[in-house]
Amino acid sequence: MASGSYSTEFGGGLWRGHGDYMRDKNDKIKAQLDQRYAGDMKSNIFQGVIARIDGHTELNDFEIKRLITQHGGQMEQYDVRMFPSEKRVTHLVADNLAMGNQRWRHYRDKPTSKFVVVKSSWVAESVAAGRRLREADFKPDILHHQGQGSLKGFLQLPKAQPQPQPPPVVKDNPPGGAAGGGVEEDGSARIEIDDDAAPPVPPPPAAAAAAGAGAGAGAGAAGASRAVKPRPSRGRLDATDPGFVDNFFKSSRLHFIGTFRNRVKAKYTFDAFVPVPPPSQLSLLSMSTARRTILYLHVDFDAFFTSVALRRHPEFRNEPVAIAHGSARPNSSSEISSCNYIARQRGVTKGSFMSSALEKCPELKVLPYYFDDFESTSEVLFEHLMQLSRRIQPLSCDEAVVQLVGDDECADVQQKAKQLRDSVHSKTECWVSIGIGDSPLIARVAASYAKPDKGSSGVVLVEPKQSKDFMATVPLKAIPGIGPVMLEKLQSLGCNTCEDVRRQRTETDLVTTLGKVMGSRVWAAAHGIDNRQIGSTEASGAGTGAQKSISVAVNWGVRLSTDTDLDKFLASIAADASKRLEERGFLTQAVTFKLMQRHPEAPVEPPKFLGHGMCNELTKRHVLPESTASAHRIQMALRTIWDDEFAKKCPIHEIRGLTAMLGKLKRKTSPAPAPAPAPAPAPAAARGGGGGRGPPMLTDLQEGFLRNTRRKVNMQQGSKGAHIGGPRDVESIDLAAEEDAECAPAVPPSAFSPRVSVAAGATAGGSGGAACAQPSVPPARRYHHLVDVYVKQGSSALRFQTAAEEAIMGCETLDDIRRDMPYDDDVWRAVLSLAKRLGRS
DNA sequence: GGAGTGTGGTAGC
DNA sequence: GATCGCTACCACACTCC
Repeated sequence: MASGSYSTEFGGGLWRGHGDYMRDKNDKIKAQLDQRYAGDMKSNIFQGVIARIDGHTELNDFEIKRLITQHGGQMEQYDVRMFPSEKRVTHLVADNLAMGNQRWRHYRDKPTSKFVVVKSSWVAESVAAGRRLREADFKPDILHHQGQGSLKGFLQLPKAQPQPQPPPVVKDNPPGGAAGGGVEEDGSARIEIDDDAAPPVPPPPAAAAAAGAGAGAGAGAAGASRAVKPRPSRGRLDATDPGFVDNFFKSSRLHFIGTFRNRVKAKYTFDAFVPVPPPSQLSLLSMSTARRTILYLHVDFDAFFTSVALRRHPEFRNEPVAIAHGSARPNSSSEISSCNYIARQRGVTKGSFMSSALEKCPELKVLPYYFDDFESTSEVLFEHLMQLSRRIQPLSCDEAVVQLVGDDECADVQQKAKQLRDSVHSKTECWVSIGIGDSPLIARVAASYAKPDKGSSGVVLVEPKQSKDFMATVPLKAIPGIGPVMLEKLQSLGCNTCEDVRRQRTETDLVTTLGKVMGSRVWAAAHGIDNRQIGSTEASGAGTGAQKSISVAVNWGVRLSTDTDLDKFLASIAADASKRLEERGFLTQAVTFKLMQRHPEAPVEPPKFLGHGMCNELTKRHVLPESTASAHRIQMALRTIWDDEFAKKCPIHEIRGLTAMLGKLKRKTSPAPAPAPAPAPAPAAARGGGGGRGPPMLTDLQEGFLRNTRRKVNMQQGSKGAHIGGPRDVESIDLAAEEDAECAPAVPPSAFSPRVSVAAGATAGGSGGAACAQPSVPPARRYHHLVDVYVKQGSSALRFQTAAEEAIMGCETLDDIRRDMPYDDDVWRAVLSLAKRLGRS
């Protein structure tokens, strides 16, 4: 066995029931904590406090435990809600919403509970103050709002106004699956148990049937006394909601993993690996360099997410546990992202649907994501690694390669690895596995042999002279870079292991089948040689240095109906992309739009709830005339690609996801001005004329007019002989705002400039094209806008009439306008009234 | 032949 | 209450000039 973490010391039925087991377990953990901090007692301000951490906390759980224990309090490890008869807990430490609605309501509505709920800042500030501060001053915000039952978390409330056109969703494969009206939710593990709650009552058949049959959200479980609220057809998951993208990324484990490496790189300064040339060049080096000992440690947490989550639920340590969104329901399409080795032994695999995992392991316990804990635990690992060497390549949130150079660093490497392992475990309660070898490849494969399910003690060292023999037995799929497709190609050559490759195939065979690079790489790997540029970061799979692209992808929950929906979604994606550019100090000059379109043979709703299902992918790149970090320019680029390339191929309701990939990155040369808090709108005159500070910004409204102009011009191109393919084709745009006489202006007309020049793109002779003023546009309903667009035409420019009045020619009602005008009703109501006033003739 | 573009594969839980 | 199928890189084929 790899470690005590996976031992069965608590098994064997020694307890009368789960409660006894938990009490015993809890005492044991408390004893461990006492022991850990015993020599470090600082005060008694928390004497009498028995605390439990629940949900998300700003202060990480290690710190809370440390502070409370060091200052005279105790930690309760088990969940008070699961054992309501236990009333020892005096304080529940929780900041945020991770607990779920019912529980917060319970804490809010039944304040007579014997424990108080406090924010984690109560712990820190009490310690700082040297006394126990008043708990009432640290009540979580959500508990202050009596009468406000709903929580504004990720799931936004539905928009108040009905959608103009319901989405053309054919429910030929509803998310509820075949279970329909008869789904029983008992029998599966539920962590969210309400304190003092009545025993769960299965929903009455009628309610359950209603929940399964329509858009109703399964609220039948709320009981007969609670009405099932009708739900808008689009539900509460709406990619056009302003907060959707933000919240989506906050909850996406793949986003967390995908962005982690850059976060770590931004946080720590690592040294580059000492270059090691391929064996063919060794003779060119001086003997001292060639003979220098270099070893690599590949360090990887075991069942990372699960191990971390189990700290908050130690009562499940000896049970099959998985991490996923949602609860353990047999018809759930939630994805299992991680599971412990007990669950793996029972057939649960990461990446599978919850329903399938529960079929294999009905007693599976499902825990939520604790992203902050994952992050803080990773930090502990990296801080430990840096004590060994600063030559570190982070691979993921739970994984890194360390290069040890020279006899000093490489001495007693196995012992150092064991100490590292023990030390990380003592700080995190999670085990790492460590592989050691003379190349990143060998270290990586060795680490996979160090995993708990391989019967290892957690550290596997491959002596350099044994590398070739070691690799002989390795299955090809264990070689980094060989995924399902490459493996299938290799199997078509009759190869499953490195030994097969060695005995049956030449390098030429592999190059022919896998391509030049992969063919050579696999052939070398099979012979124990890592032929990548080991001095580069490529060898660790971490890329070759400077960041080359930034991408923002949302391929879940995307169900759009109208052009307005699409615009809002593109705006959200572009805003996020811009934010990431700013955060990393980059500008982009190439925007690639990847669209996921429902495959013609795919059901309208895939098996995975709001997933993308089987799709066709459309990709198109748009190169901007100059580098930018502006959200509106990115949005414009996306919209241009949509209009020019995708719109004719993909109806909006068939979009299942999209990605904005930003390429041609370059560093901002001038120091960015400190991000100022959103300034109050200043008079346009003060900013007019294009002071040139910061990226140009257009309001949504201005941008919309520009886009509409493009459409109109392009529709007229046959007669006018001009075409706007993108901003580069635009000579200039004049935007004028005029007061709408029907609405009394709240700000005097002098507060805005009546005519502001908006340069778009690299214009002929233009000074960079970025001289862009931001007119102060007061609330839209008080003004209408006039736009003149000059399109480049040889050495001159054509002027196009594109004014608000023209935009609504022929429109009698708001519905007429909505058909293709992606702006708020308020705006168009004002424009319509203006048009009526002018007689539209 | 080189640059640019689109597509596909891979890795992490 | 559901559910959060991302990110960054590399390799290769193809087109265009």
